[in-house]
Amino acid sequence: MDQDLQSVLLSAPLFSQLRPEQLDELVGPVDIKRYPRGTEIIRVGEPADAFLVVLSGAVKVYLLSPDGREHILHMVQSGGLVAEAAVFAQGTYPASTMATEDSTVAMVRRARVTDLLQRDPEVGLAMVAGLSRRLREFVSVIEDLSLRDVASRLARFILENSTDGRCRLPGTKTELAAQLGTVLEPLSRALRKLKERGTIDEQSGVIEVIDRDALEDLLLGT
Amino acid sequence: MDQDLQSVLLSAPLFSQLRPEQLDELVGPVDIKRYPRGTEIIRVGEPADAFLVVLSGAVKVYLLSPDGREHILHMVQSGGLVAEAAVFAQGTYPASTMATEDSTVAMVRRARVTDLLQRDPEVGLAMVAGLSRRLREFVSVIEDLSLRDVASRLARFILENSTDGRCRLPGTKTELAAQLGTVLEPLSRALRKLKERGTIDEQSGVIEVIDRDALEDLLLGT
DNA sequence: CGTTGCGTTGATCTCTATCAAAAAAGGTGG
DNA sequence: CCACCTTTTTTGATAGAGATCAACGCAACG
Repeated sequence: MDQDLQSVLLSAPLFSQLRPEQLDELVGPVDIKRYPRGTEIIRVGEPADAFLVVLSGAVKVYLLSPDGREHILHMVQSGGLVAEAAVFAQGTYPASTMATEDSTVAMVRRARVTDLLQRDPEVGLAMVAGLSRRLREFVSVIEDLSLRDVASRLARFILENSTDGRCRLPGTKTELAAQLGTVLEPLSRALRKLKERGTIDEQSGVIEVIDRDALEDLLLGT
Repeated sequence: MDQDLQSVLLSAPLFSQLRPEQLDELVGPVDIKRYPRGTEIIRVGEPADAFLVVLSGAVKVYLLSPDGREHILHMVQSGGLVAEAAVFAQGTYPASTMATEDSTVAMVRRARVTDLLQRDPEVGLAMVAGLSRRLREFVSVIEDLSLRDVASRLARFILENSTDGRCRLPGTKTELAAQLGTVLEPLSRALRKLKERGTIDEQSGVIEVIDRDALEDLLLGT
């Protein structure tokens, strides 16, 4: 079930360009840890001295408001990276991370990455490209939160996460709501509205797009 | 009034590490253009093949909703850069840019940066750090929009932009509102509330922090 | 079967956007 | 310095979106 650390890294945009010997250098002897579902892995504010590679299971990266509301920045599946960016801005983790399923996670310390970075310009280029992509995603999120209503955000989520008309929800609907910057109830209503209009269909966590154009209109129209 | 292109670049985090000959290489023969106040410089969606250096005046980087509301991502003063990140993620500009004052702007084409990046690992490291910092800022914005009310966002803005108890508003209050993900009226009320409580004082675009602790409480308490 | 977590639905309540109008604040030209 | 015009800001009233609260249905599971 666990993925191979090296192959995970190779499939990550940030490190896909690395040659085998560079990979070895990057990885070296790493910590690999198991976290049961619900365990906090990273707490916001801790010194950011390692990034995470999810080898099995799944984790969420999230922010908490003072009164306990949660905004999920990413859901990271097995094979994904966490905090690759935080590691470069010396400082602290800007968000918390929790295992949403039983997970095994490898930690790669900052020094290993920066060493590599300093020696190989190719690596730098790849990382710059990867970070820029992430930045662009965040701009979309800001656009959603500031300028679009819940239904539109949902429409965008469906459009961006569906492959030929289908899209599996990542985790519970409560989690999806937290990803869209809202809570369960409004999300539930938005889903219902789309279903009633015949725009989508949804059962047991799988969304089927019926009227793609209607979804796109939602993004443009309001 | 115009700033020197080279010295602007040197003072930008992204390029501050460059040696003189690298700078020359980066800059080469650049376009320098003038834009009167109110002119659109970049339109969202255009191919992102250059980044901007503001030599005089000021510009705003912003998103527009279908119904015309505006969210300002950055206000960039003379000496600042625009779209440094967009240039690396090959693709299109994710936001628009407009001159908020009469401005002169230099354009640096993508090829010049990537060339340099490929040749010098130091540059990569600096850029990676710069992008990570930007990423972190965006996380804060997402946190604001998703989890905090207008008064709290204002408090955070004041805290982060004040040097020893003072903070000059960048542009009009309408613009500040658009930066905080709201509009003029709610911002005006939030300001009044803080003034009435004796937390801050404000006149002619300058905010004076009277009770710093109260501002910080706003961020934590709700 | 009870429990426990999740989801739906309905009824408020709060915050904030919008609308409207008046008051300041800035410039401009005389 | 003043009258005039434009832009910005304040304030009030209203409306709308969404968060919260509460009740209930529904599964999975011990």
